[in-house]
Amino acid sequence: MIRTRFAPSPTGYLHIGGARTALFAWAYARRHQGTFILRIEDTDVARSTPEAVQAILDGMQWLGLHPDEGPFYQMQRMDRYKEVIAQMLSAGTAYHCYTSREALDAMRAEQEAKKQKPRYDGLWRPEPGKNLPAPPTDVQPVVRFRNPVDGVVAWDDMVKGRITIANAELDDFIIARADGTPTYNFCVVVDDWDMRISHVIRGDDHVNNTPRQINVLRALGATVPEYGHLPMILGDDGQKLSKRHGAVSVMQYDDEGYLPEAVLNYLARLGWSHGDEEVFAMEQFCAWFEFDHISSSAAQFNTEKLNWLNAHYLKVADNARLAAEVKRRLMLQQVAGADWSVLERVIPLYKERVGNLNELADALHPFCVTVHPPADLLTQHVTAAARAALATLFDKLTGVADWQAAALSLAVKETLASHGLKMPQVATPLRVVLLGQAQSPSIDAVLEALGRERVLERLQRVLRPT
RNA sequence: GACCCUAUCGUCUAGAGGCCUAGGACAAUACCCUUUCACGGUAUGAACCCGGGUUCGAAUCCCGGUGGGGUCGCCA
Repeated sequence: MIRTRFAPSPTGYLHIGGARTALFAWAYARRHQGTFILRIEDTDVARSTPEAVQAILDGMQWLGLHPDEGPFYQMQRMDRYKEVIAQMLSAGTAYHCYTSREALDAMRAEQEAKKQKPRYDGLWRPEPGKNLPAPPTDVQPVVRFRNPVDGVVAWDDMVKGRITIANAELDDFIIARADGTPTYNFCVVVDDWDMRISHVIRGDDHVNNTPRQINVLRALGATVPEYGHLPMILGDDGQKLSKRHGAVSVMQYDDEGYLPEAVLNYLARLGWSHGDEEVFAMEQFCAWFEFDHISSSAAQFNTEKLNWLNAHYLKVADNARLAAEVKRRLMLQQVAGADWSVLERVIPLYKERVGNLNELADALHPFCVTVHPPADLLTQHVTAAARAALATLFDKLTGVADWQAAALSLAVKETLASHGLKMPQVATPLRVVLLGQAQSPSIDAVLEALGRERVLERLQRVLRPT
């Protein structure tokens, strides 16, 4: 039974790197009819916030990455961690260390000055035949894991292959603070064990934690899961993503008019491939997804390719859904007095032309509200000649019985003929009058979509200003 | 500094020793389509980090360099 998990710490929003980690863990579970678990690692009380928890939940909801189990919260599992720590203390796989924080800091500074790898000196580590100092009364001890000193820890990483690290490189790391609260590397181990996680899928910034966690797992007599460390995602400029630099919330992609399926498709293809396949739905992705085609080096985020995918998914999206999105966005802009009824009819004209939902909303805006063409456009395009032609067109349109593109096109062409004009000489001023802008889809389609009433009303307002 | 990971067009990648004159996609450029702006179509340019090996043969395997990244907290 495959059981994967996504385990973010709620110290900020869900960003693109976390989203991809979640996506791959989710897809792997889906692929093998397994279970995808969400676990919130909130043991850093000072930095964790309920808002961040909600932001992560919102982000996953938006992407459609629904957990099969959870969310579980580490803060609610404190008793369990303390229980395991007590067991390890009595089993001798962990011990109390009375070296103070200050002494540790001093030791580290000294080692760094000598260009050595900073590490704990093992003063309080029990050894056969070793006499430990008498515990000071003024220091609350921390609990350290008694890491093996010899040999190596090795595992076959699902993405990077075999990784070997010498135990000599590993410290006796702290598993419980002086106040008794457990630390990250320890909670993860207990959780992965208790939750029977079969495949730990996470960012490769965790590679160095893995040997420690494996050692604890072994000390506990637990089964060691499979590990897969995903390479990180770099910003558009090749720099590391950080809160300060380019790491934006996945919800910001919603704000910027991206469709979740476009973001998902893009993320799936970033660092993973299936031959030449570029455009695919999540169902297809889950059917294909395996670890043997994940690249092992970092990938640079490319907004332009995301834009291309977004434009593609916009083209194939359902009109009613797009209409709802456009309405939501225009209402957010406090657009007043709008008539939303035209939306669904106009969307087919525009969804193939725009790159995102905000552009779509901007394009559809003039269809829903009374337009006031900018003076400079009127001056430039609605010349005396154009005005005369528009007047003729107005009369012809009044007589159009069947308000369809074919009949409307005919009316426009007859107008051209009677005035000796070319299409752009009438179409452009007409666009300015109807929509307040010089560009639009084919003019007959615009006339049809806008509807007789609006067309005549807008023309009349310019031709016979009151 | 130590340890770990990593290296194919600008970017994401295909590539499992001969199918490679290195393929696809985004982006770029040109042309076509056109009722404006887009969409779309066609075409073009663009890469195996360097040096040694192994082999009849290396983008692919090995070693070394260099570049990039990560980690070395009573953070996660």
